[in-house]
Amino acid sequence: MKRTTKKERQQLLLQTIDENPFITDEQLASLFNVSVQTIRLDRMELSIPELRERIKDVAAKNLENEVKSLPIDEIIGEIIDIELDSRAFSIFDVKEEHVFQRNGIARGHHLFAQANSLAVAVINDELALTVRANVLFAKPVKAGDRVITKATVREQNKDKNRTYIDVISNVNNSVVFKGEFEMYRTKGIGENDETSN
Amino acid sequence: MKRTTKKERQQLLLQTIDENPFITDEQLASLFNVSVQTIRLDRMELSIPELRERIKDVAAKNLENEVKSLPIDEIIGEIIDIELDSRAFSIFDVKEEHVFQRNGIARGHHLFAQANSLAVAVINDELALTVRANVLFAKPVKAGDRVITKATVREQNKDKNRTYIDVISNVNNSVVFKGEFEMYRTKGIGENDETSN
DNA sequence: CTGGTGTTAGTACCAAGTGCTAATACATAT
DNA sequence: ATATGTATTAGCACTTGGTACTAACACCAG
Repeated sequence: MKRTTKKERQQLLLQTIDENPFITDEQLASLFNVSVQTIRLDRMELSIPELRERIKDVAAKNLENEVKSLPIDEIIGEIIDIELDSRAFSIFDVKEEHVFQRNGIARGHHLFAQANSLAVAVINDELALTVRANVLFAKPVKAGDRVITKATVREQNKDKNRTYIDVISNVNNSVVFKGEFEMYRTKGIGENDETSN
Repeated sequence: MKRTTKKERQQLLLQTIDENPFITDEQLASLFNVSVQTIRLDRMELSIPELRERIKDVAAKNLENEVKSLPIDEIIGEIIDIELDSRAFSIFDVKEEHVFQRNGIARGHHLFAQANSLAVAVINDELALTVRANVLFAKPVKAGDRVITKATVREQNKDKNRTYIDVISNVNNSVVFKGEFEMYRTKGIGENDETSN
């Protein structure tokens, strides 16, 4: 790489290290055609930590993420109250990662996921499956919004093993999502296996 | 910690390092009340790499995950073919993390997410929002299944800025999911901003 | 010519190791 | 009882990728 000014080099240094935190001072030095000492001085001025610290940071972030990313797929929203076969509430805080970058509006499937999860949870059965759903996205939801969702069991059909659930999601007391879920359950109502957890 | 046999110690060593990869040999030595050298020999036998390598591994995994975990939230399924405002296909490989532990059946919201993502993608517009959806989960989908989804634009309503899309998902040529999506778009058909990417 | 900025070189030191040799303890086998 | 094997410990030289510091030089501007 051609030798440039200090400013330019430091700008590139920041970028380069950001892209590849695993790069050593020696590699950087030969990349920018300066001495290792110059790179060290640059890192000092820009307060960029040494290689091993950088790697540690990345690794530490990873451990956080492991705890963070699992629940995203498992249950969407936190269930705050539940009365089996009757109704249930959950809260879902919309974050940056749930919205379209372009316009900041939450992707529909996250709202669906919250509603669907709640519909599954409210059913007092080991095996509850969604058969059909009609959903309406009434109002856009944005990052920072707290979505409060209520699922109500409307109807149980013992013969067909079906449960019909209405779900309504609100942000600031205003409806943002409505859904009707038709759920399939293996066992009849009130004959559950108590050994299950 | 009490001194025990080599076997026990090595078992615990494996576990301890797995739980906290950031621990040094010195810390381990005092934890197990043996010398640093013993710890080193143990690591050799168990082929556990040194601290800095362990940290690097964790960090490297992280960088993978960054590439890996973003699309999970951003787009569900990989789009394999698309003709804007007409049709699109995507593939979604169902993994363990997408299914109920209890019965191995995919949670409905993942299939919904794939379908919804595809419906958004097929629309040739910066801002496409789901207004309404009617979906049917025709057959259970299991871990290991490859879901192939097709979205077809059925109808465009210029006046209401609506697009109606039919989505069908198959596993092994058998329909597992059907959905009708009513989408809202900001711009009229064929008047898009070409500067956007 | 003097000063400030930028750069380079070199030294001592550190953490957390590897790799190797050697010593010691202790039980087991012959 | 002595020899052998396994487990443990100690010590030393060396490695990587640095920190912290000092000294030297080049250049450009006032």
